[in-house]
Amino acid sequence: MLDLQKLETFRVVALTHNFTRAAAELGYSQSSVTGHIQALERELGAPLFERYRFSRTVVLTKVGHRTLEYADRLLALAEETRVAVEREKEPVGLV
Amino acid sequence: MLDLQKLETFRVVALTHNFTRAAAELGYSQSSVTGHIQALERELGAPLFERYRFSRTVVLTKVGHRTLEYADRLLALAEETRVAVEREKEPVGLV
DNA sequence: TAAAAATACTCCATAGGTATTTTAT
DNA sequence: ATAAAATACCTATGGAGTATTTTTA
Repeated sequence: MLDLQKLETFRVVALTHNFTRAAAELGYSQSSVTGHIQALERELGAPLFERYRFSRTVVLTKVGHRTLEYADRLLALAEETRVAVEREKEPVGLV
Repeated sequence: MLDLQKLETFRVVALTHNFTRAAAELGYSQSSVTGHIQALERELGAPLFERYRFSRTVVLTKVGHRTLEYADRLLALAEETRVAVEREKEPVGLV
C-alpha cells in the first residue's frame, strides 16, 4: 500500500532534485530519504529517479513524473481531509 | 500523517459495523483492527465510532462519517495511482 | 451470559539515525 | 577531489499476534 509520508518525501526530492537538501528540508537524515525513495520504488516496481545522469542532480523518470502528479493530488486530498475533520469537530452552532 | 492502510481498515469497519468481522475480512486480528482505529482517532483528535450505543454494532460519529467520505476518495485515488504507474511502465509503442 | 471491543504482553520488522563506502564528475 | 547517493550497522519504536479482561445489551 502506498504511504503518504513517503510520497511527501518523494515530492520534496522531486522539487529539490537532491536527496541531501530534501533531507535537510524535511528534518530527516539523507539515509532515511534514500530509504523512503527505495521503498516507494520497490512498491511501484520502477525507479522514480535517474541518478547522476545530469551533473549532480537527480531527475524524474517517466514513472516518476506520473507519480509526482498523483502524489500532489493525494497529499492535497489528505490535507483537505484534515481541514474537513477539524470543521466537523467544531460545535454545531459555530459552523 | 494519515495512513492509507489504516484508512482502509477504517473503511471496512465502517461498512461492517463490527471490528471482529472487519478483522476477518482484512486478514488481521481483532486487536490489530482496534489498534488501527485507535491510531486514526489519535491522529484526528476525535472518535470515529460510538461503541455499543446501538445493540452490538458500532456506528460512525459525525467525524467518522466525514472521514469515511475522504477515505473513499483517498483510497480510490491511490488505486488510480497504481493504474497510472502501470500504464507508464508499459513500453511506449503499446500504449 | 454472551458477543464484542479494549488491554496486557510478547515478538519481530521496520524506521530512523550515524558512520562509512561507492559513484560519477 | 568533491559532492552526493547507497550501504552497513545499530537502536528503538510500532505493528501484529495471542490471551485475557472489560463492557453492556
